[in-house]
Amino acid sequence: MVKMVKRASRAELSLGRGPAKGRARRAGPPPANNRASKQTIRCENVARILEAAEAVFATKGFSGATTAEIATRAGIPKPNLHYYFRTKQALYRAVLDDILALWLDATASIVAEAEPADALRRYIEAKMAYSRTRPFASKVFANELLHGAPAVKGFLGGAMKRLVDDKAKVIEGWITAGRIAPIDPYHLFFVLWAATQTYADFDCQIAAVLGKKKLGPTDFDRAGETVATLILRGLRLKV
Amino acid sequence: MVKMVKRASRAELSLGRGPAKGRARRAGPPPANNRASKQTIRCENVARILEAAEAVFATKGFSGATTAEIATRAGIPKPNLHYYFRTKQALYRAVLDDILALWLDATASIVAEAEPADALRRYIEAKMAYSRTRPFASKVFANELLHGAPAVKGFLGGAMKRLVDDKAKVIEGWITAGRIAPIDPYHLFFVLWAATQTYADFDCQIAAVLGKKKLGPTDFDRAGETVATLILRGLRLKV
DNA sequence: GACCATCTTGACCATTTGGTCAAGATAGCA
DNA sequence: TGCTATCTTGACCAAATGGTCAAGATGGTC
Repeated sequence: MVKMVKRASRAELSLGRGPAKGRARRAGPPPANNRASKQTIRCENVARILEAAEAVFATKGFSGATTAEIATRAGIPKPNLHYYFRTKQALYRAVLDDILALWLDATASIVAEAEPADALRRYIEAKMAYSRTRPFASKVFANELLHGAPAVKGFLGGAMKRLVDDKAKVIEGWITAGRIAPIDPYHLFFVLWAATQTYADFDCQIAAVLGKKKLGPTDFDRAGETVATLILRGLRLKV
Repeated sequence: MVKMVKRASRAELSLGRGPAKGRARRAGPPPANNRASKQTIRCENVARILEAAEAVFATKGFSGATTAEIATRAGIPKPNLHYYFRTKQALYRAVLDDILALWLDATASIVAEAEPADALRRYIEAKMAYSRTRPFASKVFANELLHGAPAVKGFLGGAMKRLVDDKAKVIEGWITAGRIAPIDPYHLFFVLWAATQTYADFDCQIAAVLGKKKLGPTDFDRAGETVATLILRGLRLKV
């Protein structure tokens, strides 16, 4: 329920010119040898392309990214990239699909039974870890939103809205039970997202203001600590 | 000291092919008639182009924006745009210069003598107002940061860093004086920026999650109230 | 080994787009 | 009324880029 699109089906959607039609890629025993089987080739190439694409889309934006650069970064010729992903748009969608799944996962800790302080702290940690370890993913998503979310509007108003509605109810429950101070649950989430993702999306600004070349693990630790402190105190919880 | 570049000098930097060299545009008496003088023409056209460019850069990004679209939106032919701004890059820089000035202004309320709660609340209001009234500006800036700030890296590590160093000292003073609870002043600012700008930069996400078509004034009010509440409580201040 | 589906790649093309040019229009001034 | 500097614009160009093609290579299977 959390994973939007499974890897296999995502790849399926973006298949190239002559991919296995029908019920190819059966679940049967994998080829005995561990050398490049057809299946492995496709998997590896798709993965390599997606990784390269995420990086290039993150740093250049959709329009600024060129399929040539993505192909080079993936270590393959451009026509080969277009074999796996017919169009730049399709490749972009595939990259986004990966990211959306990630995005939803982080809320796992927000459940009614949890201790609010623990749950929120864990959520902040998770989002902050995501900013540290997957900055490109965060940037691609940010870029998409910045330009009006043409490709993920449906997701935002659908799966994401439902998830947040859900989690907002949990927060409201905590408020009603007097476990945290009153706050608008939706805007609480918006602030949490903003405060954590800013360290991925706008890292260069933060680094520059801190007088560093790049953000290091200690910066992220300190950031997470600060955000958690502000939020927990902001909800009148023991820090 | 707050305004980075004054309008006049900014225009100067981006002059087109054959603009008044030397000490043109003297401060002397303006042309008697209030009809289109040469000076007025330039001013109006530059302003119209900058406005159009801000909107297009905001919605399309730098690479996605075309000078043709900007020109159309400004109501002039493309070569005319290139007469005032030699290159797309120069136009982009001019748009950014405008934005950077705006950016710095908002911190005015953060001064040692102020009441922390008032000062912070006012700062949040100011940033939130900026998100509501100048969403395009915020988005252009966000986009620039997202892509590594190629055009404003100098500003970030220079004027902005100095300003924040300054304001961080004010915050530290408040902490030392026991007027607010301890917090990392830099990260406090990062959270404040993120929490307020998110309403401009990622408005479509917030609107979608709230189940609205667009964010209205009441949404911004509620957002500002929530952010202020969280932050003030987070610093153990009376809300 | 032969046949097929999948994968690879150099060469190529149509479109988009930033930017130019040169001729003409317009304001300001003596 | 000329004369100059500034402004305007249709036509045009070179480069970049998304995407295609067709021929060849490679793994899988009988």
